[in-house]
Amino acid sequence: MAVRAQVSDSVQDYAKAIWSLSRRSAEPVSTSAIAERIHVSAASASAMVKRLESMGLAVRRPYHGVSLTPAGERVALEVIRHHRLLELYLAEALGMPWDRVHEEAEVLEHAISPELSELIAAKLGNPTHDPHGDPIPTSEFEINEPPTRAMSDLEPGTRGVLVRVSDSDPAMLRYLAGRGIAPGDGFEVLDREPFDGPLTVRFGDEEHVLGGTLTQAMRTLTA
Amino acid sequence: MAVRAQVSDSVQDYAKAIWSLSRRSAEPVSTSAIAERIHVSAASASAMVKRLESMGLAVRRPYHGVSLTPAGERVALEVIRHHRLLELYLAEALGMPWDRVHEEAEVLEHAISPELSELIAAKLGNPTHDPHGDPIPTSEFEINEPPTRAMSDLEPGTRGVLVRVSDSDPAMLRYLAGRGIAPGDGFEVLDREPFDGPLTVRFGDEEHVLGGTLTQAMRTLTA
DNA sequence: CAGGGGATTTAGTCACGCCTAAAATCTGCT
DNA sequence: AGCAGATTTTAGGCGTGACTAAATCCCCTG
Repeated sequence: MAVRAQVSDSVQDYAKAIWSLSRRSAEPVSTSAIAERIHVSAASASAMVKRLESMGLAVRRPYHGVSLTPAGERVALEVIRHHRLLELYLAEALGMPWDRVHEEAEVLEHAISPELSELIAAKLGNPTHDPHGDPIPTSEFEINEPPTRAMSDLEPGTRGVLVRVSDSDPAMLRYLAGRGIAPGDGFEVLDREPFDGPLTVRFGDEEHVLGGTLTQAMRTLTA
Repeated sequence: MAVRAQVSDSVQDYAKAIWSLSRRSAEPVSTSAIAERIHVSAASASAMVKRLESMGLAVRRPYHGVSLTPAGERVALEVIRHHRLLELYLAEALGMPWDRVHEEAEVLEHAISPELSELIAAKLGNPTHDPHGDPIPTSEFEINEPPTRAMSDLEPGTRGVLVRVSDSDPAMLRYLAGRGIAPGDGFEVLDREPFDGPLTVRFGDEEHVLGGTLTQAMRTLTA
Protein backbone atom coordinates (compact mmCIF):
# COMPACT_ATOMS: atom_id res chain seq x y z
CA MET A 1 0.00 0.00 0.00
CA ALA A 2 0.85 3.63 -0.47
CA VAL A 3 3.92 3.11 -2.63
CA ARG A 4 4.41 6.86 -2.53
CA ALA A 5 4.42 7.49 -6.20
CA GLN A 6 2.97 10.94 -6.33
CA VAL A 7 -0.53 11.61 -7.48
CA SER A 8 -0.44 12.68 -11.14
CA ASP A 9 -3.18 14.52 -12.98
CA SER A 10 -4.31 11.25 -14.53
CA VAL A 11 -4.52 9.50 -11.20
CA GLN A 12 -6.62 12.39 -9.91
CA ASP A 13 -8.95 12.04 -12.89
CA TYR A 14 -9.41 8.35 -12.22
CA ALA A 15 -10.10 8.95 -8.53
CA LYS A 16 -12.65 11.60 -9.45
CA ALA A 17 -14.33 9.30 -11.97
CA ILE A 18 -14.55 6.41 -9.53
CA TRP A 19 -15.95 8.68 -6.86
CA SER A 20 -18.63 10.11 -9.14
CA LEU A 21 -19.64 6.72 -10.48
CA SER A 22 -19.85 5.33 -6.94
CA ARG A 23 -22.53 7.90 -6.16
CA ARG A 24 -24.75 6.28 -8.76
CA SER A 25 -25.13 2.98 -7.02
CA ALA A 26 -23.80 1.00 -4.11
CA GLU A 27 -21.91 -1.44 -6.35
CA PRO A 28 -18.18 -1.24 -6.94
CA VAL A 29 -17.39 0.60 -10.17
CA SER A 30 -16.74 -1.36 -13.35
CA THR A 31 -13.70 -0.90 -15.54
CA SER A 32 -15.81 -0.14 -18.56
CA ALA A 33 -17.76 2.57 -16.76
CA ILE A 34 -14.51 4.29 -15.86
CA ALA A 35 -13.16 3.85 -19.38
CA GLU A 36 -16.24 5.43 -20.88
CA ARG A 37 -16.16 8.37 -18.51
CA ILE A 38 -12.48 9.15 -19.02
CA HIS A 39 -12.69 8.48 -22.76
CA VAL A 40 -10.05 5.79 -22.65
CA SER A 41 -9.91 2.13 -23.68
CA ALA A 42 -10.96 -0.51 -21.17
CA ALA A 43 -7.42 -1.85 -21.20
CA SER A 44 -6.01 1.52 -20.21
CA ALA A 45 -8.54 1.90 -17.43
CA SER A 46 -7.73 -1.56 -16.15
CA ALA A 47 -4.03 -0.74 -16.00
CA MET A 48 -4.54 2.61 -14.30
CA VAL A 49 -6.89 1.17 -11.72
CA LYS A 50 -4.20 -1.31 -10.84
CA ARG A 51 -1.85 1.60 -10.37
CA LEU A 52 -4.31 3.36 -8.07
CA GLU A 53 -4.47 0.20 -6.01
CA SER A 54 -0.68 0.00 -5.74
CA MET A 55 -0.72 3.58 -4.46
CA GLY A 56 -3.25 2.70 -1.80
CA LEU A 57 -5.99 4.82 -3.34
CA ALA A 58 -8.34 2.04 -4.42
CA VAL A 59 -9.25 -1.56 -3.74
CA ARG A 60 -9.88 -3.90 -6.60
CA ARG A 61 -11.78 -7.11 -6.94
CA PRO A 62 -10.49 -8.29 -10.32
CA TYR A 63 -13.26 -8.79 -12.87
CA HIS A 64 -15.77 -7.35 -10.40
CA GLY A 65 -15.01 -3.70 -9.92
CA VAL A 66 -13.14 -1.18 -7.83
CA SER A 67 -13.82 1.20 -4.98
CA LEU A 68 -11.86 3.99 -3.36
CA THR A 69 -10.01 3.77 -0.06
CA PRO A 70 -10.31 6.73 2.31
CA ALA A 71 -7.04 8.03 0.86
CA GLY A 72 -8.47 7.73 -2.64
CA GLU A 73 -11.63 9.48 -1.62
CA ARG A 74 -9.57 12.31 -0.22
CA VAL A 75 -7.82 12.72 -3.54
CA ALA A 76 -11.14 12.73 -5.37
CA LEU A 77 -12.72 15.26 -3.05
CA GLU A 78 -9.78 17.61 -3.29
CA VAL A 79 -10.08 17.66 -7.07
CA ILE A 80 -13.84 18.02 -6.92
CA ARG A 81 -13.51 20.93 -4.50
CA HIS A 82 -11.11 22.62 -6.88
CA HIS A 83 -13.38 21.91 -9.81
CA ARG A 84 -16.54 23.28 -8.28
CA LEU A 85 -14.85 26.34 -6.80
CA LEU A 86 -13.33 27.11 -10.18
CA GLU A 87 -16.63 26.71 -12.01
CA LEU A 88 -18.24 29.11 -9.60
CA TYR A 89 -15.40 31.59 -9.77
CA LEU A 90 -15.10 31.58 -13.55
CA ALA A 91 -18.81 32.22 -13.94
CA GLU A 92 -19.29 34.75 -11.16
CA ALA A 93 -16.04 36.68 -11.06
CA LEU A 94 -15.06 36.51 -14.71
CA GLY A 95 -18.43 36.22 -16.41
CA MET A 96 -17.57 33.09 -18.34
CA PRO A 97 -20.65 31.47 -19.92
CA TRP A 98 -21.94 28.48 -17.97
CA ASP A 99 -21.60 26.06 -20.85
CA ARG A 100 -17.85 26.77 -21.09
CA VAL A 101 -17.02 26.74 -17.41
CA HIS A 102 -16.82 22.97 -16.94
CA GLU A 103 -14.26 22.37 -19.64
CA GLU A 104 -12.01 25.12 -18.35
CA ALA A 105 -12.25 23.91 -14.76
CA GLU A 106 -11.44 20.39 -15.88
CA VAL A 107 -7.94 21.55 -16.79
CA LEU A 108 -7.39 24.18 -14.10
CA GLU A 109 -8.42 21.86 -11.27
CA HIS A 110 -5.07 20.12 -11.67
CA ALA A 111 -3.04 23.29 -11.96
CA ILE A 112 -4.08 25.43 -9.00
CA SER A 113 -2.17 25.24 -5.75
CA PRO A 114 -3.96 24.67 -2.45
CA GLU A 115 -3.19 28.30 -1.58
CA LEU A 116 -4.86 29.63 -4.70
CA SER A 117 -7.80 27.34 -4.15
CA GLU A 118 -8.33 28.82 -0.71
CA LEU A 119 -7.94 32.38 -1.98
CA ILE A 120 -10.68 31.67 -4.48
CA ALA A 121 -12.89 30.08 -1.86
CA ALA A 122 -12.43 33.14 0.36
CA LYS A 123 -13.27 35.52 -2.51
CA LEU A 124 -16.48 33.55 -3.06
CA GLY A 125 -17.34 33.70 0.63
CA ASN A 126 -16.48 30.06 1.32
CA PRO A 127 -19.52 28.65 -0.45
CA THR A 128 -20.84 25.26 0.55
CA HIS A 129 -22.93 24.70 -2.56
CA ASP A 130 -22.69 25.74 -6.16
CA PRO A 131 -25.60 27.63 -7.73
CA HIS A 132 -27.19 24.39 -8.96
CA GLY A 133 -27.38 22.80 -5.55
CA ASP A 134 -24.28 20.62 -5.81
CA PRO A 135 -22.38 20.66 -2.52
CA ILE A 136 -18.72 21.69 -2.51
CA PRO A 137 -16.39 19.58 -0.36
CA THR A 138 -14.99 21.49 2.61
CA SER A 139 -11.34 22.45 2.81
CA GLU A 140 -10.95 19.35 4.95
CA PHE A 141 -12.41 17.36 2.06
CA GLU A 142 -15.63 16.33 3.64
CA ILE A 143 -18.89 16.33 1.79
CA ASN A 144 -22.45 15.34 2.36
CA GLU A 145 -23.81 14.76 -1.07
CA PRO A 146 -27.23 13.20 -1.42
CA PRO A 147 -27.21 10.74 -4.32
CA THR A 148 -28.72 12.03 -7.53
CA ARG A 149 -30.93 10.16 -9.98
CA ALA A 150 -30.93 10.31 -13.73
CA MET A 151 -34.10 12.05 -14.91
CA SER A 152 -34.70 9.14 -17.27
CA ASP A 153 -35.22 6.87 -14.23
CA LEU A 154 -37.96 8.98 -12.66
CA GLU A 155 -41.59 7.90 -12.61
CA PRO A 156 -44.29 10.25 -13.86
CA GLY A 157 -45.48 12.42 -11.01
CA THR A 158 -42.01 12.84 -9.51
CA ARG A 159 -40.93 16.37 -8.66
CA GLY A 160 -37.33 17.45 -8.19
CA VAL A 161 -34.56 19.82 -9.07
CA LEU A 162 -32.18 19.49 -12.02
CA VAL A 163 -28.77 19.56 -10.37
CA ARG A 164 -26.33 19.05 -13.21
CA VAL A 165 -25.78 17.60 -16.64
CA SER A 166 -23.33 14.72 -16.81
CA ASP A 167 -19.87 15.98 -17.82
CA SER A 168 -21.59 19.34 -18.18
CA ASP A 169 -21.85 18.57 -21.88
CA PRO A 170 -21.79 22.04 -23.47
CA ALA A 171 -24.10 21.11 -26.34
CA MET A 172 -26.70 19.76 -23.95
CA LEU A 173 -26.39 22.76 -21.65
CA ARG A 174 -26.84 25.11 -24.59
CA TYR A 175 -29.83 23.16 -25.87
CA LEU A 176 -31.48 23.26 -22.47
CA ALA A 177 -30.62 26.93 -21.99
CA GLY A 178 -32.26 27.64 -25.34
CA ARG A 179 -35.45 26.11 -23.99
CA GLY A 180 -35.24 28.09 -20.78
CA ILE A 181 -33.98 25.22 -18.63
CA ALA A 182 -30.88 25.47 -16.43
CA PRO A 183 -29.39 23.52 -13.53
CA GLY A 184 -31.06 24.65 -10.35
CA ASP A 185 -34.55 24.65 -11.88
CA GLY A 186 -37.41 22.67 -10.34
CA PHE A 187 -39.51 20.30 -12.44
CA GLU A 188 -42.21 17.67 -12.46
CA VAL A 189 -42.19 14.57 -14.65
CA LEU A 190 -45.59 14.36 -16.36
CA ASP A 191 -45.26 11.37 -18.63
CA ARG A 192 -42.81 8.74 -19.73
CA GLU A 193 -42.92 6.71 -22.93
CA PRO A 194 -41.64 3.13 -22.75
CA PHE A 195 -38.40 1.76 -24.27
CA ASP A 196 -36.15 4.69 -23.38
CA GLY A 197 -38.72 6.93 -24.96
CA PRO A 198 -39.00 10.66 -24.43
CA LEU A 199 -40.15 12.20 -21.17
CA THR A 200 -42.68 14.97 -20.84
CA VAL A 201 -41.46 17.28 -18.12
CA ARG A 202 -42.84 20.52 -16.75
CA PHE A 203 -40.34 23.25 -15.84
CA GLY A 204 -42.20 26.20 -14.38
CA ASP A 205 -45.22 26.66 -16.62
CA GLU A 206 -43.59 25.15 -19.69
CA GLU A 207 -43.92 21.54 -20.77
CA HIS A 208 -41.00 20.00 -22.60
CA VAL A 209 -40.53 16.68 -24.36
CA LEU A 210 -36.98 15.49 -23.76
CA GLY A 211 -35.28 12.52 -25.45
CA GLY A 212 -33.72 9.54 -23.69
CA THR A 213 -30.09 10.41 -24.30
CA LEU A 214 -30.63 13.82 -22.81
CA THR A 215 -32.60 12.70 -19.77
CA GLN A 216 -30.02 10.02 -19.00
CA ALA A 217 -27.43 12.79 -18.66
CA MET A 218 -29.65 14.99 -16.48
CA ARG A 219 -28.90 14.37 -12.79
CA THR A 220 -31.67 15.29 -10.42
CA LEU A 221 -32.37 15.68 -6.73
CA THR A 222 -35.78 14.35 -5.78
CA ALA A 223 -37.81 14.99 -2.68
CA MET B 1 9.04 21.68 -41.07
CA ALA B 2 5.92 22.30 -39.06
CA VAL B 3 5.08 18.67 -38.42
CA ARG B 4 2.21 20.03 -36.37
CA ALA B 5 2.70 17.72 -33.52
CA GLN B 6 0.92 19.82 -31.03
CA VAL B 7 2.72 22.17 -28.76
CA SER B 8 3.04 20.52 -25.36
CA ASP B 9 3.65 22.32 -22.10
CA SER B 10 7.32 21.39 -22.29
CA VAL B 11 7.71 22.73 -25.78
CA GLN B 12 6.12 25.98 -24.62
CA ASP B 13 8.58 26.17 -21.76
CA TYR B 14 11.51 25.73 -24.10
CA ALA B 15 10.20 28.38 -26.48
CA LYS B 16 9.76 30.77 -23.59
CA ALA B 17 13.26 30.07 -22.30
CA ILE B 18 14.86 30.59 -25.70
CA TRP B 19 12.94 33.82 -26.17
CA SER B 20 13.97 35.21 -22.79
CA LEU B 21 17.59 34.23 -23.23
CA SER B 22 17.64 35.82 -26.70
CA ARG B 23 16.80 39.18 -25.15
CA ARG B 24 20.09 39.10 -23.27
CA SER B 25 22.30 39.25 -26.33
CA ALA B 26 22.16 39.03 -30.08
CA GLU B 27 23.83 35.60 -30.14
CA PRO B 28 21.89 32.38 -30.69
CA VAL B 29 21.12 30.67 -27.40
CA SER B 30 23.36 27.88 -26.13
CA THR B 31 22.11 24.48 -25.09
CA SER B 32 23.61 24.83 -21.63
CA ALA B 33 21.91 28.18 -21.04
CA ILE B 34 18.56 26.61 -21.83
CA ALA B 35 19.33 23.57 -19.68
CA GLU B 36 20.20 25.74 -16.71
CA ARG B 37 17.08 27.85 -17.06
CA ILE B 38 14.69 24.89 -17.35
CA HIS B 39 16.55 22.89 -14.69
CA VAL B 40 17.23 20.02 -17.01
CA SER B 41 20.37 18.21 -18.20
CA ALA B 42 22.19 19.51 -21.25
CA ALA B 43 21.41 16.25 -23.03
CA SER B 44 17.69 16.71 -22.45
CA ALA B 45 17.80 20.30 -23.66
CA SER B 46 19.67 19.22 -26.78
CA ALA B 47 17.03 16.62 -27.58
CA MET B 48 14.11 18.97 -26.98
CA VAL B 49 15.63 21.71 -29.08
CA LYS B 50 15.89 19.24 -31.89
CA ARG B 51 12.21 18.54 -31.44
CA LEU B 52 11.36 22.25 -31.58
CA GLU B 53 13.27 22.44 -34.84
CA SER B 54 11.34 19.52 -36.30
CA MET B 55 8.13 21.35 -35.40
CA GLY B 56 9.28 24.46 -37.22
CA LEU B 57 9.58 26.50 -34.04
CA ALA B 58 13.35 26.93 -33.94
CA VAL B 59 16.43 26.87 -36.12
CA ARG B 60 19.53 25.13 -34.90
CA ARG B 61 23.20 25.43 -35.75
CA PRO B 62 24.52 22.27 -34.11
CA TYR B 63 27.17 22.99 -31.49
CA HIS B 64 26.57 26.72 -31.93
CA GLY B 65 23.17 27.57 -30.62
CA VAL B 66 19.52 27.96 -31.49
CA SER B 67 17.08 30.74 -32.27
CA LEU B 68 13.32 30.91 -32.68
CA THR B 69 11.45 31.09 -35.95
CA PRO B 70 8.51 33.50 -36.18
CA ALA B 71 6.26 30.56 -35.31
CA GLY B 72 8.39 29.78 -32.27
CA GLU B 73 8.34 33.38 -31.18
CA ARG B 74 4.57 33.35 -31.43
CA VAL B 75 4.42 30.36 -29.11
CA ALA B 76 6.76 32.06 -26.65
CA LEU B 77 4.84 35.33 -26.66
CA GLU B 78 1.53 33.60 -26.13
CA VAL B 79 2.88 31.88 -23.02
CA ILE B 80 4.53 35.07 -21.79
CA ARG B 81 1.29 36.98 -22.26
CA HIS B 82 -0.55 34.35 -20.23
CA HIS B 83 2.14 34.41 -17.59
CA ARG B 84 2.23 38.17 -17.09
CA LEU B 85 -1.55 38.54 -17.16
CA LEU B 86 -1.85 35.80 -14.57
CA GLU B 87 0.77 37.33 -12.30
CA LEU B 88 -1.04 40.62 -12.43
CA TYR B 89 -4.44 39.05 -11.88
CA LEU B 90 -3.39 36.83 -9.01
CA ALA B 91 -1.83 39.74 -7.20
CA GLU B 92 -4.46 42.38 -7.89
CA ALA B 93 -7.71 40.47 -7.97
CA LEU B 94 -6.93 37.73 -5.48
CA GLY B 95 -4.38 39.39 -3.23
CA MET B 96 -1.73 36.73 -3.65
CA PRO B 97 1.65 37.84 -2.29
CA TRP B 98 4.07 38.96 -5.01
CA ASP B 99 6.72 36.43 -4.13
CA ARG B 100 4.28 33.54 -4.73
CA VAL B 101 2.68 34.81 -7.88
CA HIS B 102 5.39 33.74 -10.30
CA GLU B 103 5.41 30.10 -9.30
CA GLU B 104 1.64 29.84 -9.57
CA ALA B 105 1.57 31.55 -12.97
CA GLU B 106 4.29 29.21 -14.20
CA VAL B 107 1.82 26.33 -13.97
CA LEU B 108 -1.39 28.12 -14.88
CA GLU B 109 0.06 29.69 -18.01
CA HIS B 110 -0.18 26.28 -19.65
CA ALA B 111 -3.66 25.52 -18.38
CA ILE B 112 -5.75 28.56 -19.28
CA SER B 113 -7.62 28.71 -22.56
CA PRO B 114 -7.29 31.68 -24.90
CA GLU B 115 -10.83 32.65 -23.93
CA LEU B 116 -10.02 32.77 -20.23
CA SER B 117 -6.86 34.68 -20.94
CA GLU B 118 -8.85 37.36 -22.72
CA LEU B 119 -11.45 37.48 -19.97
CA ILE B 120 -8.66 38.11 -17.48
CA ALA B 121 -7.10 40.76 -19.69
CA ALA B 122 -10.45 42.50 -19.97
CA LYS B 123 -10.98 42.42 -16.20
CA LEU B 124 -7.58 44.05 -15.80
CA GLY B 125 -8.44 46.72 -18.36
CA ASN B 126 -6.22 45.26 -21.11
CA PRO B 127 -2.96 46.30 -19.50
CA THR B 128 0.09 46.80 -21.70
CA HIS B 129 2.63 46.64 -18.90
CA ASP B 130 2.83 44.89 -15.58
CA PRO B 131 3.34 46.99 -12.45
CA HIS B 132 7.12 46.58 -12.68
CA GLY B 133 7.40 48.05 -16.15
CA ASP B 134 7.59 44.75 -18.07
CA PRO B 135 5.52 44.97 -21.23
CA ILE B 136 2.77 42.40 -21.83
CA PRO B 137 2.50 41.00 -25.37
CA THR B 138 -0.69 42.05 -27.14
CA SER B 139 -3.42 39.56 -27.92
CA GLU B 140 -1.87 39.38 -31.39
CA PHE B 141 1.38 38.39 -29.70
CA GLU B 142 3.37 41.47 -30.51
CA ILE B 143 5.65 43.09 -28.02
CA ASN B 144 8.11 45.91 -27.91
CA GLU B 145 10.39 45.02 -25.09
CA PRO B 146 13.51 47.10 -24.63
CA PRO B 147 16.40 44.82 -23.67
CA THR B 148 17.21 44.75 -19.97
CA ARG B 149 20.64 44.67 -18.37
CA ALA B 150 21.75 42.78 -15.31
CA MET B 151 22.39 45.23 -12.48
CA SER B 152 25.78 43.60 -12.00
CA ASP B 153 26.84 44.90 -15.42
CA LEU B 154 26.09 48.54 -14.72
CA GLU B 155 28.81 51.14 -14.20
CA PRO B 156 28.75 53.37 -11.16
CA GLY B 157 26.74 56.48 -11.88
CA THR B 158 24.10 54.60 -13.89
CA ARG B 159 20.47 55.27 -13.00
CA GLY B 160 17.63 52.95 -13.91
CA VAL B 161 14.59 51.01 -12.80
CA LEU B 162 14.58 47.48 -11.40
CA VAL B 163 12.23 45.64 -13.71
CA ARG B 164 12.29 42.07 -12.49
CA VAL B 165 14.26 39.41 -10.72
CA SER B 166 15.30 36.44 -12.86
CA ASP B 167 12.87 33.58 -12.46
CA SER B 168 11.18 35.78 -9.86
CA ASP B 169 13.16 33.83 -7.27
CA PRO B 170 10.92 34.02 -4.19
CA ALA B 171 13.79 34.08 -1.71
CA MET B 172 15.44 37.00 -3.52
CA LEU B 173 12.13 38.85 -3.82
CA ARG B 174 11.50 38.41 -0.13
CA TYR B 175 15.02 39.53 0.77
CA LEU B 176 14.66 42.64 -1.34
CA ALA B 177 11.18 43.34 -0.02
CA GLY B 178 12.59 43.10 3.50
CA ARG B 179 14.99 45.89 2.59
CA GLY B 180 12.27 48.00 1.05
CA ILE B 181 13.18 47.21 -2.57
CA ALA B 182 10.66 45.97 -5.12
CA PRO B 183 10.45 45.69 -8.91
CA GLY B 184 9.39 49.04 -10.30
CA ASP B 185 11.71 51.03 -8.02
CA GLY B 186 14.24 53.50 -9.42
CA PHE B 187 17.89 53.37 -8.35
CA GLU B 188 21.39 54.70 -8.93
CA VAL B 189 24.53 52.59 -8.86
CA LEU B 190 27.02 54.33 -6.57
CA ASP B 191 29.96 51.98 -6.48
CA ARG B 192 31.11 48.65 -7.78
CA GLU B 193 33.82 46.44 -6.31
CA PRO B 194 35.90 44.39 -8.75
CA PHE B 195 35.80 40.60 -9.28
CA ASP B 196 32.02 40.16 -9.11
CA GLY B 197 32.12 42.11 -5.89
CA PRO B 198 29.16 43.77 -4.22
CA LEU B 199 27.48 46.87 -5.63
CA THR B 200 26.50 49.87 -3.61
CA VAL B 201 23.14 51.05 -4.90
CA ARG B 202 20.85 53.85 -3.81
CA PHE B 203 17.12 53.15 -3.85
CA GLY B 204 15.25 56.29 -2.88
CA ASP B 205 17.18 57.70 0.06
CA GLU B 206 18.56 54.35 1.20
CA GLU B 207 21.94 52.94 0.23
CA HIS B 208 22.23 49.17 -0.06
CA VAL B 209 25.19 46.86 -0.59
CA LEU B 210 24.11 43.97 -2.78
CA GLY B 211 26.12 40.82 -3.57
CA GLY B 212 27.07 39.59 -7.02
CA THR B 213 24.69 36.64 -7.20
CA LEU B 214 21.79 38.89 -6.37
CA THR B 215 22.70 41.70 -8.77
CA GLN B 216 23.21 39.22 -11.61
CA ALA B 217 19.57 38.18 -11.18
CA MET B 218 18.26 41.76 -11.05
CA ARG B 219 17.17 42.89 -14.54
CA THR B 220 17.10 46.62 -15.06
CA LEU B 221 15.95 49.19 -17.55
CA THR B 222 18.45 52.02 -17.93
CA ALA B 223 17.97 55.46 -19.44
C1' DC C 1 -23.86 -28.13 -16.88
C1' DA C 2 -21.76 -26.81 -21.15
C1' DG C 3 -21.17 -23.24 -24.30
C1' DG C 4 -21.10 -18.62 -25.79
C1' DG C 5 -21.11 -13.63 -25.49
C1' DG C 6 -19.58 -9.76 -23.14
C1' DA C 7 -16.48 -7.76 -19.88
C1' DT C 8 -11.89 -7.72 -18.15
C1' DT C 9 -7.16 -8.46 -18.00
C1' DT C 10 -2.61 -9.46 -20.09
C1' DA C 11 0.79 -8.83 -23.67
C1' DG C 12 3.22 -6.09 -26.59
C1' DT C 13 3.93 -1.10 -28.59
C1' DC C 14 4.45 3.66 -28.79
C1' DA C 15 5.33 8.80 -27.85
C1' DC C 16 6.94 11.95 -24.54
C1' DG C 17 10.29 13.88 -21.69
C1' DC C 18 13.55 13.09 -18.55
C1' DC C 19 18.18 10.78 -17.06
C1' DT C 20 23.52 9.16 -17.21
C1' DA C 21 27.53 7.81 -19.75
C1' DA C 22 30.19 8.08 -23.68
C1' DA C 23 31.47 10.00 -28.10
C1' DA C 24 32.00 14.01 -31.00
C1' DT C 25 33.02 18.70 -31.71
C1' DC C 26 34.64 23.28 -30.81
C1' DT C 27 37.89 26.71 -28.86
C1' DG C 28 41.83 28.61 -26.90
C1' DC C 29 46.62 28.04 -25.86
C1' DT C 30 51.28 26.77 -26.64
C1' DA D 1 49.31 22.81 -35.95
C1' DG D 2 47.95 20.13 -32.26
C1' DC D 3 46.24 19.22 -27.82
C1' DA D 4 43.38 19.99 -23.46
C1' DG D 5 39.27 21.15 -21.58
C1' DA D 6 34.64 22.54 -22.07
C1' DT D 7 30.44 22.14 -24.51
C1' DT D 8 27.30 19.58 -27.19
C1' DT D 9 25.40 15.60 -29.16
C1' DT D 10 24.47 10.65 -29.42
C1' DA D 11 23.37 6.26 -27.33
C1' DG D 12 20.81 3.69 -24.32
C1' DG D 13 17.31 3.57 -20.47
C1' DC D 14 13.30 4.51 -17.61
C1' DG D 15 8.52 5.82 -16.01
C1' DT D 16 3.97 7.38 -17.37
C1' DG D 17 -0.11 6.69 -19.73
C1' DA D 18 -2.15 5.78 -23.80
C1' DC D 19 -3.27 2.09 -27.70
C1' DT D 20 -4.62 -2.68 -30.20
C1' DA D 21 -4.89 -7.55 -30.19
C1' DA D 22 -5.25 -11.68 -27.81
C1' DA D 23 -6.21 -14.41 -23.83
C1' DT D 24 -9.03 -15.12 -19.88
C1' DC D 25 -12.88 -14.92 -16.87
C1' DC D 26 -17.84 -14.46 -15.48
C1' DC D 27 -22.36 -15.54 -15.94
C1' DC D 28 -26.55 -16.40 -18.48
C1' DT D 29 -29.05 -19.40 -21.32
C1' DG D 30 -30.33 -23.59 -23.37
